[in-house]
Amino acid sequence: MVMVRLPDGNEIEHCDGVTALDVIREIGPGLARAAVAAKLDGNVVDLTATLNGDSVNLQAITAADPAALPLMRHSCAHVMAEAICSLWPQTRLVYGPTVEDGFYYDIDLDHGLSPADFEQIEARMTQIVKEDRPFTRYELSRSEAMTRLESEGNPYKVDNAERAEGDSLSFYVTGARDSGCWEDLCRGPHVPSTARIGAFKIMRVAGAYWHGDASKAKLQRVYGTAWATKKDLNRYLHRLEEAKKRDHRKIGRELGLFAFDPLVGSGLVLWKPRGAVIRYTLEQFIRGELLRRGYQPVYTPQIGRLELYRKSGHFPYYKDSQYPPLFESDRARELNVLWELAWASNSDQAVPAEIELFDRLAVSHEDLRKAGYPAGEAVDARLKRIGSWLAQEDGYLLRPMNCPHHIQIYKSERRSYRDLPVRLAEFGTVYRYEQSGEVGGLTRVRGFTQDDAHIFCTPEQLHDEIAGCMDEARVGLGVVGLNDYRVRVGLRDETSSKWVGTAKNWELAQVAILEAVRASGMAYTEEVGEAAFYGPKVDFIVKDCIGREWQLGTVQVDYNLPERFELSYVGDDNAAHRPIMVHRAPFGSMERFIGILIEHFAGAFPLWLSPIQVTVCSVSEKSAGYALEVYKACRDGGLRMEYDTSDDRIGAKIRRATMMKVPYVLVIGEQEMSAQTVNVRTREGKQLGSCTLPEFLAACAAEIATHGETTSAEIGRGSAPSERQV
RNA sequence: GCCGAUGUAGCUCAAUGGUAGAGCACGGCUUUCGUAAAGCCGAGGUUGUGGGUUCGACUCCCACCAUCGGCUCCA
Repeated sequence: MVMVRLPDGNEIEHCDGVTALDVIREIGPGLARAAVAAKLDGNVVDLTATLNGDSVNLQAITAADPAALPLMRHSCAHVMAEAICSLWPQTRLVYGPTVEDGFYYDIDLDHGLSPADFEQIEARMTQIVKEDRPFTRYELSRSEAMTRLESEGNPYKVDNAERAEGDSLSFYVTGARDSGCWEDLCRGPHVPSTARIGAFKIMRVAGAYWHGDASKAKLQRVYGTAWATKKDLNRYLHRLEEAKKRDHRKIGRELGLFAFDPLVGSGLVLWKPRGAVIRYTLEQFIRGELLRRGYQPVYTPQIGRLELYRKSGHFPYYKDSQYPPLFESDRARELNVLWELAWASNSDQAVPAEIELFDRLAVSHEDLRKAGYPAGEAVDARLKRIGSWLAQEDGYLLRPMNCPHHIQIYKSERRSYRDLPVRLAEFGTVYRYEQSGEVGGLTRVRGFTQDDAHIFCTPEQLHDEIAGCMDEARVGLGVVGLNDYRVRVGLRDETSSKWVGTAKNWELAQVAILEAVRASGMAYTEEVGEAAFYGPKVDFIVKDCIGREWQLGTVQVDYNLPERFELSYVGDDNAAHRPIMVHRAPFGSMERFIGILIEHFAGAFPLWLSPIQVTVCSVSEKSAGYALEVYKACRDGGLRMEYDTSDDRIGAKIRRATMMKVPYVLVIGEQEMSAQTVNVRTREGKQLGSCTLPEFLAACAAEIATHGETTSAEIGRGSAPSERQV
């Protein structure tokens, strides 16, 4: 016997082997009709699951339950897969999970699916749903299941089965068992029948790799969404439409903030005046913070010798995402290829391609011929030799990051422990040749400016420095009200070979960063494998309007570059010590940060950041002169102004300014002219009434100085519209 | 880089292989108006670029460029 405990506290005794549905039916036939699954001791299971053991907590899950949605979506994925298989029988299924707001199914199919096929697939799905076929679960022992899957010749499913845990594997038939209906290896659970699937829609098809590995098979990933009701689906689709309206690419064009031009290059931002002023204002804000926190501004070039980046390890480690180096001569270019070949060989013996290239070079270059190639020497020796030939004609790299330059500034003088921490800050523009499929908007670009700084400190200072950087990011994000972010601590994956430096230093860095993050009191997640290649990091991650996550601010601890560049300071013991570096950029890049900011505000920037802060609109020709006076006075007062004295009606002028998201419109008519006031209207459509120009300027100044903590409510505290004489 | 889609006036979108069109924006004129769109007229295009098929291509085919959605990558 099993004692079944219900959510209301009631207990019912049942025979072993009773199903969840049996119990629910006993509670009430209405509930049984509404139920799509059950929760047994917190685990979601099929309604047909049997109850065993001494006692169990049971809860019915109805379609209205939030837990029902993923379940139903997964069932919908099965129906979609069946539909695709029936239309293209050669389809081989791979993997079909539930994701946020929907599901997808990876398939291997020679016919490339396109949106034109969606209608057909959806029609077939609708038919399957209408057939009201039960999802029937059955289990096979692992060996039986494997034998069967192998005989079906679908390597993906065999792989899935191999990865599944447990002694037996479950299958789901969309229909009665042995009915010949479509079935799939699946852990479940599912809704009771296809008729319980609500409103669905196939959204898109995209490429994907098996196991996410670019060297593996290319698959097609078909995305769908499913909701309990048609109304919910429509609400979701509407939500997507609304999100699109906030898209920074759209708003950026509409408000004239920035542009891209194929002639300039993909992923290279042209900041137009109205966008540039946002960036300029943010940079001014950051500069103030930097000085207050003891940073020293520096300027360094946007280009550097290739040798610099060989030393830092960035070249050729990140070669594929760098713009190609600039070489003065073909010889230098070829010698660099030779260097890369030797580097890649990483062996004590030159590889044939290496020797072949050298021999070819030696034909036309006597000095090389004389010197000969040290083919039998260790790779470091060969690299050094090639480096010596390259020294006089080294190539240059458009800088992919700022740290090497800042390191060289650190190295330009002898440092004492009394000087530390040294904090060097620069809005450093860097160039990275991002993969073509990745470039888009302001969030992923090929040239961008980091609000970068590098801190060189002693081990004793490290904790406080990291904590200070965390605080900078917190304050920076807070000042623009960007509080919906998550904090990720990226740690090293010890099984990967992608890291430089010693295990000991990694351990020190990871401990330091975790201690500082814990001390900050911020919630965070630890993610193994998300470290930078030279050290662990803390990232501040936000989502854009269509749900994609972007890393903004970052704090990275680095023991490795100081080693590579042999950095030192003189300690109080008069001996040389190695400083530790902290890389930090609280906003990440100005481009990405502003992109996210545009979406965060939907283009309606707070007054201090607004490209145009106030537009002066004349009611008619009679007040145009006074409107211009007001405009000039405001501009003299430091506000970013526009005026509109065109012969349109006042409504049209207000509409234009409002659509450009200008925070305040000053309506200037004959009344204002005679009273020497301004009439204030917000972009939200509120009429704040009239006040004098000095009053308005003072209110704006206060709103700007406090970054919006005092608001428009302070402005126009003269007569309210209702009290005004008209 | 990979898979798929898209590319027509500044913007948003039309146009069976048969003379490229609309709204908004823009320019001119009329109008001088009180809180989200006054009226009339006008200009605006080698249909992303380059090839091909065809008597004829915005339309069909190929390549490249760019954009969009994913995958992979992200110092």
